[in-house]
Amino acid sequence: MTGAMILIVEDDSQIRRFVRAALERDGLRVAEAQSRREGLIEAGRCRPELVILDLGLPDGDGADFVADFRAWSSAPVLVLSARSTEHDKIGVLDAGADDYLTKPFSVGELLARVRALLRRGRSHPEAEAAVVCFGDVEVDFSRRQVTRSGVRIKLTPIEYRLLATLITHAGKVMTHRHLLREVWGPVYSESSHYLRIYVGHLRHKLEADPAQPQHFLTETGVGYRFQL
Amino acid sequence: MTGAMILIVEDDSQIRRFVRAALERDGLRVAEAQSRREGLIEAGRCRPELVILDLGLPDGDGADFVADFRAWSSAPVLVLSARSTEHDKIGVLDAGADDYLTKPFSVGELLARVRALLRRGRSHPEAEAAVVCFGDVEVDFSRRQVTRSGVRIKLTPIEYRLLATLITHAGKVMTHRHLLREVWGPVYSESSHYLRIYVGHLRHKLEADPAQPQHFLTETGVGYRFQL
DNA sequence: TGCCCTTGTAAAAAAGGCGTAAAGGCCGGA
DNA sequence: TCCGGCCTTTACGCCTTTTTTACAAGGGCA
Repeated sequence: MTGAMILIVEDDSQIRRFVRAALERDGLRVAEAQSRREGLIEAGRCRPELVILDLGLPDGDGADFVADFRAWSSAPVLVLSARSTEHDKIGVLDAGADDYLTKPFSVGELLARVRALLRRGRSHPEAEAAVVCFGDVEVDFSRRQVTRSGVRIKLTPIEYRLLATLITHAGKVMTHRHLLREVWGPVYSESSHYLRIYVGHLRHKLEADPAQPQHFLTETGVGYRFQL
Repeated sequence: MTGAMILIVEDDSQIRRFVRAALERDGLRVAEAQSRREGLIEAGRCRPELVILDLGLPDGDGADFVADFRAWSSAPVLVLSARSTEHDKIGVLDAGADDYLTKPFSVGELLARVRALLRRGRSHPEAEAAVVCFGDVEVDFSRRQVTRSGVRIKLTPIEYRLLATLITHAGKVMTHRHLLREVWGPVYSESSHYLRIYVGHLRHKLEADPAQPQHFLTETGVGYRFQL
């Protein structure tokens, strides 16, 4: 069996070579593109199962790429950002990218994230079932019920909505803005202190050690990520 | 023996054909509908044992379909959602859907879930029994009679309808809206103080300690849940 | 080291939902 | 016509949830 197809959209040829080598060592197939424009065309041709997207492309911003790509594919997008493009990072994530890595990064970490994203994309069963389990917690969406080692846990409406939103995007980085829009509505996009409080509530109710969360992870400066 | 009847409610004819083919290969009988409205009519005609429901129908949202369908059938509902309808997914599950799948999905996974839901539906004949017991209470639906440790309890028409509605959805949270629609009719969807009063009546007549209910549970800000 | 920014926690004030009691109105039966 | 049961409406105190406010802890950077 041949590995999954990965598309690298990156203008720096040195990084392209280096990432390609790492991916191919892992048995993955690789396609390359040097610009946003070329990336979209190439994506249409090779139908990648994952895209690695560099910010700071010569011809336009990454958020547009993700939006255009998402129009026809749900494959995960992993964003590479340099210091200078940190600001755009959040825009790309809001547009639908799944994860990010800040340059410089280690090959090991890149491969780990690629594998995680591919795993999630391949078989959704655990993320898409009406009952989701993590740690000693069980969430039954069809009954709107949460239990922890068999004991019912009471969640307020906002806590439950936040949990549901995080779980349906499990493994993916969700920006403050995105979470606020989904849970509180578009008006509250800037009140990110609400998130700190309510993520805190979820950690206290559902994490084994709220001070060292295993599932509700903080992505400093960006948002939160739920890990199964 | 001929297979179970499955109803597909989906506006994309390509997906309908594709799903129908897969189900028929599995020996199941299939009916189709292209809209929410048509789906409800067709469901009344063919009495499906399972419904496959697409979100993003042209005429209205899936939660309403599920609520209307649940008014007379307890057959499982499997929801198909596109990326763009992720947010509604939670609402549909809360309304009483049983499982969901995000597009694009694989045929294998769809069939697996359909089989699982059918299996579960078959083995639950007690949910349809004419007599339901909880605590020291016995409800006989065939005679429309309620007794508590052998003593007959008189219920008014509204109390009885509310009790019946809660029991047929035992374990699931029912929203204020949903309960009001089923018991009082669509016009009263917003008058949730009726519920507080009548749930209070049921608690006084049927709970051991009405102040600390074991069966008629409040889900603050959402609705009520009946627990066997 | 000291400053600044982000995050986590605690505890208040404000808002809103919930449970109960009681009164008024409607309708059918005596 | 009167009575009694049932539904609707109103009122009010209590409790949960949400929002606001305040402050301590940690990490990066000059």
